[in-house]
Amino acid sequence: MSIRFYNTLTNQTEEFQPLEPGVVRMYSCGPTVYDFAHIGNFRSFLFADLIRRFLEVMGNQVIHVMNITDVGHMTDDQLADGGGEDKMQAAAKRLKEDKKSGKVPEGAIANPDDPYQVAHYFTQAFIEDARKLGLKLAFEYPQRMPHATACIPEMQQMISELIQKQHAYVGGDGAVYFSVESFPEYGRLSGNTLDQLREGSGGRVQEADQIHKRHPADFLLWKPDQSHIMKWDSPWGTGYPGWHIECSVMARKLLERDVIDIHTGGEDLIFPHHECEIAQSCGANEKQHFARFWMHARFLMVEGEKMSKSKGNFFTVRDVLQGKVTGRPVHPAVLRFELIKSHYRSNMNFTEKGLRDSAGAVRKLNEFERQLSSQTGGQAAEIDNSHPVLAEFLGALSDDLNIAGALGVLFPWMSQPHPDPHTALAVLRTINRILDVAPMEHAEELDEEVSGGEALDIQGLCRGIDEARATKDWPRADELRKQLQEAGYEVRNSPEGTVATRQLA
RNA sequence: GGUGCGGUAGCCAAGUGGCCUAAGGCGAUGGAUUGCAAAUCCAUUAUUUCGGGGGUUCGAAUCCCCCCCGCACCUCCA
Repeated sequence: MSIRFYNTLTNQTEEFQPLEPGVVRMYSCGPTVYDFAHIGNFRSFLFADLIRRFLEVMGNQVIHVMNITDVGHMTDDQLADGGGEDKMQAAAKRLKEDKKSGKVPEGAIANPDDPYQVAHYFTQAFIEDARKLGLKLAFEYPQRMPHATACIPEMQQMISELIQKQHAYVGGDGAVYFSVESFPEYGRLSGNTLDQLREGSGGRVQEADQIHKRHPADFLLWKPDQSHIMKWDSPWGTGYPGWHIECSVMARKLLERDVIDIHTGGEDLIFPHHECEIAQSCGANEKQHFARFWMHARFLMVEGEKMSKSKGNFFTVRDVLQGKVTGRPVHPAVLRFELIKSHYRSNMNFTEKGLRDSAGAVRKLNEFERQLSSQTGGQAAEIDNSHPVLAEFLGALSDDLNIAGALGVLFPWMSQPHPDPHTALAVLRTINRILDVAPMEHAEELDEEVSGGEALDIQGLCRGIDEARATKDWPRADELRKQLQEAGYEVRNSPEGTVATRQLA
């Protein structure tokens, strides 16, 4: 079964094969840690997770690396003068306000003016969110998730290489710039070739910011700046690294190769970020390619609109899990499913209805798993990927991660009779290694968290319903059921009596 | 203006030349079940139709041309 992925570099779907058979080296652009991650961020991260899990089930070892951007970049970093406000400082300001208003728990962060503490605070929050949502990589933190600030020497090393190889120069302002004219391939990924960039620049590029650069598209590698909140010594003065260099460096350092198999990110990173990464890596490593496959997730919309703080449709992961969308807590598996269930190359529309639909799907999958587990005592048969259901499921995913096609195999199969539950369980478990919702790999500790501190006596109420029904006291039974439902439980009858389970969303 | 992706039922969405009188999910409707519900199961739910118009072909949602519409990037953004 051949795997085909859409490659942004060539604008077509191509057969995927890792350079080293059986080992996939993959890099994903990770979060900036100036704030909590939002669901759009996670759509992109979970897309990478889906690729990884799929490739693993297909028999590959996947070495997956994702950076944590904790360098305090400027809001207008692209400008030659590095103008704007430092993002880490902006975060500090917010944190101080949140601390006053009690939004930040006591002791979570001692000194918001220390950018490293700000970064640490939001890094911890990110890892926590990521683990809840089943991002496999988050369980490999920190080995596979390097901090940019821990790789400054390697960045300086690569900048030196680029200067040496005539791909970079020190501008009139003392900053180091990459010379895009030294790299004829610049523009290949995004289609934004140099002449087109010039045409499209309109009035946006300000002359004053350009005088130190040889070409308007030349981008910053190192900015000497004594006043910057995070700064390091370098041969080009004390300052901070440019926005793009960290990814080139960390990919090379942690994947231990000049050429990697897959690089992922959100579609907005195609230009300029990934274009610049390619220029840096290929320039420094003197190789034809940086990543052989570039894969990009399209943006997530919320109720049909682009998510933005000003529109009030901006949701962090914790907002959603805590019930800001649905009015009640949402199980992480539901959010995970919602964010992976649509194709990565189409705009996904995040809606309240979609979230509820996902809750139904996740509940169905989990009940199916429980039923098979109890029938088999948890003993799954030995099977391989040639099982017809798996073959069809994986076949769909092999076609550029056609998740909808794959789910179109899974759901009808679930409702068929399963004369051999041991085999069925094995199939489901294999599928779940990719989906990770039925149950989530790390669900037990999460469930405990959810059910902790419960005020209602769930068991007691269920028994009460059974007793009332036994004496045909219908008003009483209905009243108790209503209590449970209002507390966020689904109530249903079973041969063993009334059962209440927490609503998933 | 440049570059790229997309437009399939009430909604989400698969299908890229004949097995399509178009998968799957949600919803809806009818039925079984239930004290009533929920869950579950069964049935029905695009029948000159796949954004619009031309064309190629024995045959097109699928290929070609033109047009319309949406989204994204070209400036910080996953």
